[in-house]
Amino acid sequence: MPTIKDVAEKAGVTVTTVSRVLNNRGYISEATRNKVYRVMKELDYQPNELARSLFRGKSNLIGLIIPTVSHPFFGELSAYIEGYAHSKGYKILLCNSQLEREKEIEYIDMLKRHQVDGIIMASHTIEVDEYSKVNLPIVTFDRRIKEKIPYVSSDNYQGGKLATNLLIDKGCKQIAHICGNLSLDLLANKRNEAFVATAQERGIKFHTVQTEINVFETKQYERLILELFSEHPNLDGIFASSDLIAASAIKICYQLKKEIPDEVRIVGYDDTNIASLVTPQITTIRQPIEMMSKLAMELLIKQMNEEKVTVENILPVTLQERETT
Amino acid sequence: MPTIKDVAEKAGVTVTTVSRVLNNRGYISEATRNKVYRVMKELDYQPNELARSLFRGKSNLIGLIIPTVSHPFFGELSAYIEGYAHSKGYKILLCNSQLEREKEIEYIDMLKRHQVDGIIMASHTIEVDEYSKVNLPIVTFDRRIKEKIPYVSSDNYQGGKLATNLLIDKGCKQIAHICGNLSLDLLANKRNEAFVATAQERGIKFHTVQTEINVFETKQYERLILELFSEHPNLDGIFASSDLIAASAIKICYQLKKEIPDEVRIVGYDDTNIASLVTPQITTIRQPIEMMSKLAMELLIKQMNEEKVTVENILPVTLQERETT
DNA sequence: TTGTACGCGTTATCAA
DNA sequence: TTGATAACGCGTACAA
Repeated sequence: MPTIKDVAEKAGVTVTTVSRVLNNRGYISEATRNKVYRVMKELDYQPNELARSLFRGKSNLIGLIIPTVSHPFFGELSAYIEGYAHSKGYKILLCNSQLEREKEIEYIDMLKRHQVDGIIMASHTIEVDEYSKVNLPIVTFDRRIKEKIPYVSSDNYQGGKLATNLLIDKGCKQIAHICGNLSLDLLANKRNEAFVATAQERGIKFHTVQTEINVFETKQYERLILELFSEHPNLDGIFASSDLIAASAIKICYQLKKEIPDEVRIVGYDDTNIASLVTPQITTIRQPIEMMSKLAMELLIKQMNEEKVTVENILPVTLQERETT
Repeated sequence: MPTIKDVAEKAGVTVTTVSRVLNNRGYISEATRNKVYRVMKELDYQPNELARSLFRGKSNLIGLIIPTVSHPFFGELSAYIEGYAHSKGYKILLCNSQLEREKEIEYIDMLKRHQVDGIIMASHTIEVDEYSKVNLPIVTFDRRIKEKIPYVSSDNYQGGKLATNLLIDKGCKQIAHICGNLSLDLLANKRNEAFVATAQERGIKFHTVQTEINVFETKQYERLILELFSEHPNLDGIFASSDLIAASAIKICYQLKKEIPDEVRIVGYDDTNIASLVTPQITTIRQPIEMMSKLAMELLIKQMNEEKVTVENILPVTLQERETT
């Protein structure tokens, strides 16, 4: 790879001059400017961003920590985030934590060593204390860390309420919420609060089932749902806290020959692409993933520019009624 | 962020000494070693990888260019690749090309500027010539560029053959292949070659439908499949070149009240997570995504170490029979 | 066992 | 309008 020095020599000028035409700074005669440009083309010169970043104290790198990009929600989130980042001149370092505490910590350290300008954190197994060590702009998804760290989320309580009310309105008498592990300190837990409150308020029998920390094993979902039905054969409504879980529920109902939506109604969450793709199409609570991604990037960039940011950023959810209710 | 200089001063030694304990080079007394370690902890010192990379001429960064991480196949691929990269000390710069030519080129330049040690290329809209400009280790997914660039793929011809034969064996009389755009120079096109050859050989009526370049629009799939059935109402077998397309086919059959697998049989491709998640579960051709990811990383690392690599790396596919046939 | 000095590729300051 | 030089943070000869 040619360096600025090679360009300078070949063009018969000094590196200063080359740097000037590169960055459009100061006065340069048209003649030398053209000569330098020509040599840059000839050599296919690309400025070394490592050296630039080192000098400037800014890398234009952003770390993205998620459980895994193979989960539809995080895959879609990552795609949007990368897109917005790219349009703002930032690059994404991808980190799949698998929801393992050690990995999250290790990744954070790695990102700091690589001088990222900020971190988007959407995996939350580490303790709140760990965040104080990160002296970097952070934006969090779905978790409130402390007063200062801005977080992006959607209205989880409202989502839980919409889902639960819909099931009851449709005539369900005994409902269950299958959600992530409640020991993780996530705003998503508000879905279950809403579920419980709504069911109690309306006098409907209800159950909550938590998945294990490790999110992505669909086999696990299937086992849990199978157990749920064997314990509660009259269950007629399921609020699944992701479209993936909802799809698993559909599968089990099919196995148990329970008609959807006649015998069992199901509401999913997220409205990822699969929700409207599977058969029957999943009634779900839509999170505005694209808006959330955009907002996260904006909040991060504002912090990098030392502008003020609002800490709480909760976007509205909407009910997407389809075929499972 | 504290630098090596800060550590040196606080520990009462020079930067050389700190660098030595950091990299375990040369002789150091236990006393100073411990002192330096202690100061590093106190200051929460993290070595600046930008500076290290600049000095070493090696960034430990790898660029990953895919159409979009929100597509299940590429999401799973990315997750595996990032995992293997991480275990080998490499970090992934994520690039979603959206299958746009300009973006691919732009991303390649960006990656070069950032001094990545190699590129994994799984998005293929650019011309073969463009690759000669990339003087970097590359591994390609599913495309043969020229003699020298190693590529990872699975046995597409065999996959097409397995799928087509299965449909015919099960009794289909008129079949269609819905595949990606054949104008892209991909090894995946061999699936269609196999489809055509097998159908002709066995004397079965067949059709090929290509999607538009822009891969991910499931609405597009649905429209195409709807058109397909309206033109060929007696169609009773579909070979879908991804599980996503297969899911769309299921959806349309459901709309048209065609029973699966009695009236229409469907075979998907990839065996991504959704294949066994949806209802009915998709019979599909399994690509060994995990092995392919691992192999790609290994091939890349070998190139970086200037070891010899085999150019053609084709892994076997397997038929996963499920409920759509 | 530890320190001095230089270079990695770039940009900004100051001089010419 | 252009050039020489220091600095960004780090690692390694070479010297002490």
